[in-house]
Amino acid sequence: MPTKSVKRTEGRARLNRERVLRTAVEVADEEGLEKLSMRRLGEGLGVEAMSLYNHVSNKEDLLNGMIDALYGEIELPSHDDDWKTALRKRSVSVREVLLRHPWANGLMDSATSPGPGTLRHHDRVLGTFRNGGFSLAMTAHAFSALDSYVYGYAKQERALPFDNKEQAAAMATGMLVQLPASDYPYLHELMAKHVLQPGYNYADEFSFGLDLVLDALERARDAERAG
Amino acid sequence: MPTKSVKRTEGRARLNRERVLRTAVEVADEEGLEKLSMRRLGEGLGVEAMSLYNHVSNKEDLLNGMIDALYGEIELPSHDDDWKTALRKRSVSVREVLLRHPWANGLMDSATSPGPGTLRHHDRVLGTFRNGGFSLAMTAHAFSALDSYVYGYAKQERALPFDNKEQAAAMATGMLVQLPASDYPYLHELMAKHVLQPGYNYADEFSFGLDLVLDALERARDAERAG
DNA sequence: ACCTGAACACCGTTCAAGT
DNA sequence: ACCTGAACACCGTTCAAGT
Repeated sequence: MPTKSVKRTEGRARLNRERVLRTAVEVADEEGLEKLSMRRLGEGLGVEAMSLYNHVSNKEDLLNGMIDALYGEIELPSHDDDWKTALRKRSVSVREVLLRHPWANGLMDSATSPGPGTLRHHDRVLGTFRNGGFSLAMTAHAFSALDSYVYGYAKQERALPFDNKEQAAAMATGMLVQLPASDYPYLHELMAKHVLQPGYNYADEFSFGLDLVLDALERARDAERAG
Repeated sequence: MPTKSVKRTEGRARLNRERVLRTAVEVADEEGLEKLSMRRLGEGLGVEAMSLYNHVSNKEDLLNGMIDALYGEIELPSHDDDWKTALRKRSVSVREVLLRHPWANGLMDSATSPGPGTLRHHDRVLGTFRNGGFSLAMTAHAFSALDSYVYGYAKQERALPFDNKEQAAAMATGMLVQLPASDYPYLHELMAKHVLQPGYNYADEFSFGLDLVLDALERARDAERAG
């Protein structure tokens, strides 16, 4: 009896949307978003650029699909944790995903229509607030405030011109020369007396702000209930 | 006695870096960043694209310069206000500037070296915290948390696929069909019972989160002092 | 149904040549 | 010193043609 043939040209899997998106993410991770052209992506898949148009309608569709695929990597808020713990974990996960795929954050600005992965993620976050005792109006406030902070932090972190502590120290020392105390006294002070001191790590600022926002949201929820 | 001639070809001012940057910002505002090519910019200045390379070293330098120019539009924190008022006003100003130049926020991610306008702005913000009684460590925390929120909010706001309330309502009604309550119950609820209700405006969420962060920073400052 | 080669209308940037 | 024309090595996308 006939079965579906698994034989493909040169053993290469047949092209499909998922494989196109996955390879696109890999190329962007390894070579940067600016190197991700339809021709380069085709090359990575052993195919001509024009074949891609059978699986994505254009480059914008490709980029939207890549973003939606990333939402699948983010840890959804767990039903087993209380709202604050659940959202803390998922916020840490958002940051990790954006560190792993540094090209993604800037792309979200222009991403037009959210895909199913994106919608599912947002739905679960909203549900976590609702089940944590937040009113509908307070949930809207809280969702906006929390995600503004989380994505904004990832953006600031990415804008830093170094990837690790050693580079940061070298960079900061170099910058200090460019930052005369006469022109920029407070930047100079912060660099010399804090950022360049042993033990400082910008990455640690994430937790401070995250707890600041989560604790403040809890207070806002309680104030509304009391009021 | 000879004076400098003011006569220019066709009365056009002589090209210089400032004029190049200003025109580039205008083109990006009016036609979008993706339309801002060296050829298009040259056209806007009545000059061939290649002439621009006498005033910017390449496109990256152009984009960095545009970002730095925008910092000049942001209202610096005033010395006459208390720290919270001063930073509230400047945060509102940041958001207004990013609404006026929607292409800028995404660009800041990749902006490599900060220009003098950027440094001056950051120095004044840091100084406002310091003079408001924040320790050096708490100033680093506060600076990171506040700007993460402000830039993150602008980013979320920009990601919304509509520009005003009417469009938002039309869009949301259309989306509601795409958001079956069975798949996305909380998104559905938020849309139907809150976002689509008369009087709701996403723009209002900015103030809530901004005050949330500023008030929380004040508490953190006071807790550190007391501790 | 899926893939391709050639073509179109663009890019950023270089370089030698003009003034 | 500043501006330009031609050229190079790229883009995203279309379309008719192949299988």
